Amino acid sequence: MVFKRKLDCLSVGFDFPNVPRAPRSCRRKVLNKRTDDADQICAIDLLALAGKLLQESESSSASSNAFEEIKQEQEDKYKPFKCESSDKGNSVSRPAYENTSEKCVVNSFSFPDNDDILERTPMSDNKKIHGLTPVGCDVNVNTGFQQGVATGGLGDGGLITDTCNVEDATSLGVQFPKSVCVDGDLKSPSYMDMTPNDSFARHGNHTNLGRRDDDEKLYSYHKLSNKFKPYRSPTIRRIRKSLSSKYWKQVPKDIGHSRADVGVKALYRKRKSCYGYNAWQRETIYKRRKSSERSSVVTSDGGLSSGSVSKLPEKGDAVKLSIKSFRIPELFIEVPQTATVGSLKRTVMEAVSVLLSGGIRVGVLVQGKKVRDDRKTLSQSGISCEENLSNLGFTLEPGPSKVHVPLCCEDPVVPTNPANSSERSAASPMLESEIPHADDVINPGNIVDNNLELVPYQSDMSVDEPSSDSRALVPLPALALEVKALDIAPLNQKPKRTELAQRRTRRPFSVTEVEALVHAVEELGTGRWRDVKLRAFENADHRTYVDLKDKWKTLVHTASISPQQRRGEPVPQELLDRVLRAYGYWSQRQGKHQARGAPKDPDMKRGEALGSGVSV
DNA sequence: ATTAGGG
DNA sequence: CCCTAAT
Repeated sequence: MVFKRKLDCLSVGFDFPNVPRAPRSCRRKVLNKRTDDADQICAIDLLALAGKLLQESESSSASSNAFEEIKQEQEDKYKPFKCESSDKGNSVSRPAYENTSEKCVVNSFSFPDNDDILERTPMSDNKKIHGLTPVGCDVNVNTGFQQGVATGGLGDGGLITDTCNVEDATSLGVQFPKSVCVDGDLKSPSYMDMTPNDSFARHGNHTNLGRRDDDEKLYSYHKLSNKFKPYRSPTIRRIRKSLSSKYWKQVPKDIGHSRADVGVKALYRKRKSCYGYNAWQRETIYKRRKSSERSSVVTSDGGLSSGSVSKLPEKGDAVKLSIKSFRIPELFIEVPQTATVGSLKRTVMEAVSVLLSGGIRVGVLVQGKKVRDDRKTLSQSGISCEENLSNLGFTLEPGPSKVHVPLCCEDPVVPTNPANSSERSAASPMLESEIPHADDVINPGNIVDNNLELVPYQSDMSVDEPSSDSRALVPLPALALEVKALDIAPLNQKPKRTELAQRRTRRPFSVTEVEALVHAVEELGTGRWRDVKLRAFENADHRTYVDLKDKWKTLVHTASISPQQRRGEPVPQELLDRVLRAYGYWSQRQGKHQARGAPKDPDMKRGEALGSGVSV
């Protein structure tokens, strides 16, 4: 309708080609503020939360809210973080990458089992540096280097060598800023006090609370983290990247040639600010490459190994157990032989962060079997003080944990605003069809993405209807939301481990978007994607002009095939018709252009059809 | 950085 | 969507 109207109004000497191009200066530079730090922080948050939970469990203070505490800690923890980079196992110092590299495989991180580590890292010190709360402790990387060696075929032999000797062969001593915090005041930091009907349930509650109440603070927290650019660690990007199955395959080769980054580079080359999370990720990879930094980390995808558990003195009905270690998916780490221990630490930290930020969840194994029903009580699951807890295992698995979601919902508005979702479905049923993509909807956490994706356009629809102004198609405010939201979406939902850093998440064009695209092309033609982007998708950062071009390409194709052969959410025939018309028009025009002004092509009454472009 | 096309 | 080549 809107379009019809437009079409009708400019039958008069419409001179398509003369649509002024937006000045280059208008190019929108989207500064993606996400940083590795943010990511790291996210991971840290998780760890912190885990620590808190443990802590809480231990103290049996059912009333305290671990999440609450954590969130507070986080509010200022990074101020100090920024200061002096003590060698306290922080990831602040910049690594000095050089030529040769070492590959290490980290398979498990174990929580401190005694005060040893705590001693090495004075609480006060830790607190000061990391602004952490009372709980300061390091995660001792009890790397499963044995495994690393086993997988050593990957590397060029440089596995763990030098660097690994720096400290104990069994412990790389990677210290997390304060990630997992086992209360130092407690004797047994890693205790986990679980009461059959309570513990797990409680955790669940925390989770929910976090989601509901902490979004905002966490959000600001994330923003805060942006201040730490100086400590940006491109490694994470690469790590993420490497997580992708596709590139993972390349790892062996790359590593072998000490050029792991090359393959990565090309991939992200020119995508800077356009894809939110993925964008910063890639951008950094790129930059990193340029700075010839050379450490890289890769994780094998699978690797959910169970951690070891041991039974602890029980008291009453409670089940006590200590988790000595969590195996994590293999992490292949490559650092220059000349790299400093500090850089190695950092690299590992980054690797872990990536892993965690991608979303992790804890799995419980009893007798080697996974207990999937979270509602089961421990006893029902065969976990009790009577049982030999050696049968109990925990796994860290890729994928968003319930806890993870809230941690990453930086944007307190979009993702959590129920109004949006309801508004959406009510306002534009059409959009419902775009929710589906299994690719994107991986779990409940996806609500965020869906909303993000839909909300904006939904509103744009409403705005669009009343006005024929093409600009209305993409209302800034609405898209602003989207952009913002999208920026974080990946974190919440792309739990697919391997896919994590791989391709950008698939984001099928909504009908609304298609509409906007078609409209823009009608006006601008098919050779000015940048302009199309600027005009109709300027605020849709996840749509690059290349995307638009590609979409157009597929649209043309779609329009030329039978409806039966089309897939995905159906595009209104009306739009497809316009696509063909515009396509025909512009194609022809291209040829005749040289010859003379506006051509007359039989395909469309160009005068009217494409005329919509006159507007603006 | 864009555009055009192939994959 | 990705990647390359050519602008």
